[in-house]
Amino acid sequence: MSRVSQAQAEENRRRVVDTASRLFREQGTQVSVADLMKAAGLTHGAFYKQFASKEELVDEATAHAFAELAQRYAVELQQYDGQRDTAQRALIDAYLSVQHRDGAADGCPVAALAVDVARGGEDREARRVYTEGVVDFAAFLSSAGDEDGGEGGDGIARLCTLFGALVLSRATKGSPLSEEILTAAHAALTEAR
Amino acid sequence: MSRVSQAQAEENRRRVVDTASRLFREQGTQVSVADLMKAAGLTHGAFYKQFASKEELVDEATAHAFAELAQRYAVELQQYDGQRDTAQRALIDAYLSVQHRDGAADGCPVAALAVDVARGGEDREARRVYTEGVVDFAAFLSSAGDEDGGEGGDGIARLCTLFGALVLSRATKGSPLSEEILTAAHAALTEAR
DNA sequence: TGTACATCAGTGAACGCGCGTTCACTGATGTAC
DNA sequence: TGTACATCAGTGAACGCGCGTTCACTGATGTAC
Repeated sequence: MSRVSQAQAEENRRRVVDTASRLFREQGTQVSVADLMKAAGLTHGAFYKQFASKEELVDEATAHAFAELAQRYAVELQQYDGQRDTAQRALIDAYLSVQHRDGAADGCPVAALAVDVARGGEDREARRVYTEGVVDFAAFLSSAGDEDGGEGGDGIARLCTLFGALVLSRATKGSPLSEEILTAAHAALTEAR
Repeated sequence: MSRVSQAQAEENRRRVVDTASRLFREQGTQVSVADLMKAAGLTHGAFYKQFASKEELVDEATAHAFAELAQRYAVELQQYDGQRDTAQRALIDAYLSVQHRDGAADGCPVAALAVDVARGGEDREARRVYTEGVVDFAAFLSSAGDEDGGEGGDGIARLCTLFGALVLSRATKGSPLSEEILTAAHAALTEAR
């Protein structure tokens, strides 16, 4: 192919980040550069024309996944036109679905990247972005009426249940317990509010 | 060293499994055979005299970690002499402590191995053992008075919160949020029962 | 109980392989005139 | 607008390295007499 237009090159770069954000969520950040580039329709050699290192891509792909997530519940909120409770209910339904359990690639980065972020260094950009994403998500889930969500502890606890259920149901997939986890957490989160 | 007594060989094998169960919980199952054997005080070559493959050790170390966990809350229950609520309270305190967050090697295998189990095949022995461990743990956490714990959904939901909080606080370690997660989940699990 | 020998747990060098990364090369793109 | 040339995104072979695994070797252990 040799040289390619600037516009094409930028689009290729975006595609690599997007592909990485999906593949990392699905299989973890140890997906190889070669596999990644192949999935994006390029060869591995081109990688270092766009990124200084794999670490840089991991950070960028993490940020990309969180930007997508933030946009998703902005849309969700708008769709329900400020009806926080209804929007939360809709998100919980989708979050604890079998489709979300089986579709990590398009799913929540908080759940998909938790362990990779935990194993990466504390000074990594990915962790900063991750932590910020957790704060925002917890604020969205809190019962307090407004955006910054009062003391927020309640939103955090709800996020723990939501997140924990999804990760556990993925780890136990193949056993009936996997589905039981989703329904048990759903019941706990939607009853008695 | 060359040949070693049968008793010594058996002890060495046990030590490798024990070391692996701690290292895998701390750093994940991608810890190398060489590092593992070095940590157990042996050289990598000896590994294949005791195990058919690394996979076999992963399965065995997972089972070992869960056996330890099961024994721990058997002791806990006995210590509180059947006072289920008190025993649960003590476990929740310890589970959501900073020491547990920072000491994954000696900590809960449900939290430490979730992602490695999820990424391993569904037909792996490690997943069977893991799923069984989750069932037992949920039963212990359920509010219903007795061992098999009624319908158990309540114990499962509580486990999701407990587990989710620990994993999230590990992923956000370094930010104040990490501690906030532990206290928020603790409050949610101990209030209003 | 003492001697002769087979066994086999542990050693350390070596294997093929896939990883992240580098590099000489290509040739269409972008620019200078 | 057309021509000449420098640029640089993408290619694919190659790099050093660490991985899981194998193997020839060692020598104390366990066994047979």
